[in-house]
Amino acid sequence: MDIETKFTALLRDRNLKATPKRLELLSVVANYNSAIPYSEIQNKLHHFDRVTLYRTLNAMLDGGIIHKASVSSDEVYYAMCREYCTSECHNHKHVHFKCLQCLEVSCVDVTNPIQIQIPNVVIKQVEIEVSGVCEKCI
Amino acid sequence: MDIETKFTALLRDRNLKATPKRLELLSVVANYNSAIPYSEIQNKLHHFDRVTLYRTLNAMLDGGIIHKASVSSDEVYYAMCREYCTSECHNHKHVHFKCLQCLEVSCVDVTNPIQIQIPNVVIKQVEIEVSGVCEKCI
DNA sequence: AAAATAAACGCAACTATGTTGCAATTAAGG
DNA sequence: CCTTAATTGCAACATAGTTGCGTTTATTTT
Repeated sequence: MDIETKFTALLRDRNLKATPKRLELLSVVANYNSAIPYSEIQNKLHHFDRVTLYRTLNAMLDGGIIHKASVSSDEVYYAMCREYCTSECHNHKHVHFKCLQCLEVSCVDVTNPIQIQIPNVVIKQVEIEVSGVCEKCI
Repeated sequence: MDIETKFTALLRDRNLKATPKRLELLSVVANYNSAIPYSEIQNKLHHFDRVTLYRTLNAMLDGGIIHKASVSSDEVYYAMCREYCTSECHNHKHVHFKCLQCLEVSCVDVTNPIQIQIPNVVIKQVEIEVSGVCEKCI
């Protein structure tokens, strides 16, 4: 099964039409080596109407196909979901790491599972944003 | 030492002039029972010029007097820094918890220190954003 | 206590993203 | 191929981010 067919299946599974724009957006996000900044998506898809990009991204987020990977309220980054996510539940088991030097953001699996406990509180979701210097920039 | 004197000292320590506006902003942030949403700051300080609020907030963030406490790219929340922070290093040992019901955001100390390790990477900062249901809303 | 100075402030202006409505277009199923 | 419901583009509006500049003010110096 080629990549385009895979994206089409992914979309149809979420009751989203597999339009050329959506397939194009997905290939842009998926082919980026790390989490892709919003501005970079815009660059690559400058022929998209601004609102279309906005709505397409929202549809993908809603469908649990991509997720946001922002670190400390900077520009928003996007990445493909690896696990099966839904609108309500983006349950990633990874952390987001941003290199302060090259500004690259990536999804990193953590070996030791992080256990966070807060008394008298029901925890639904935990997002961990790590920043520092990546291997290439040390 | 009363609170206003304390804020004045806090500002001067960072080479920031202790102006009425800055003291007012600090008292608004400090008197809020949890992390205060940006919109709430605006409400309470509607007599501030928009740019002044923007610049004042930035100065406080820069000086390590307040910090952002956003959870998942929603509205930005602000809270007083408890530790001694600087522009480069906001080293909080707490996590940010957002109740999905009442939308209140608070800084929570975690008893068990979170140890995150990523191979071949220098970690400078870790932000943990937790969302769920708070005690009052259960 | 008054003057000097460097910072803070308000205003105008511009940029960018978020968001909605509506008409035109198009994907998907029969 | 035709129907229909979803998607797209355009226009329009809202709000936050950001900069420059002239005026005001907090703090220092005389």
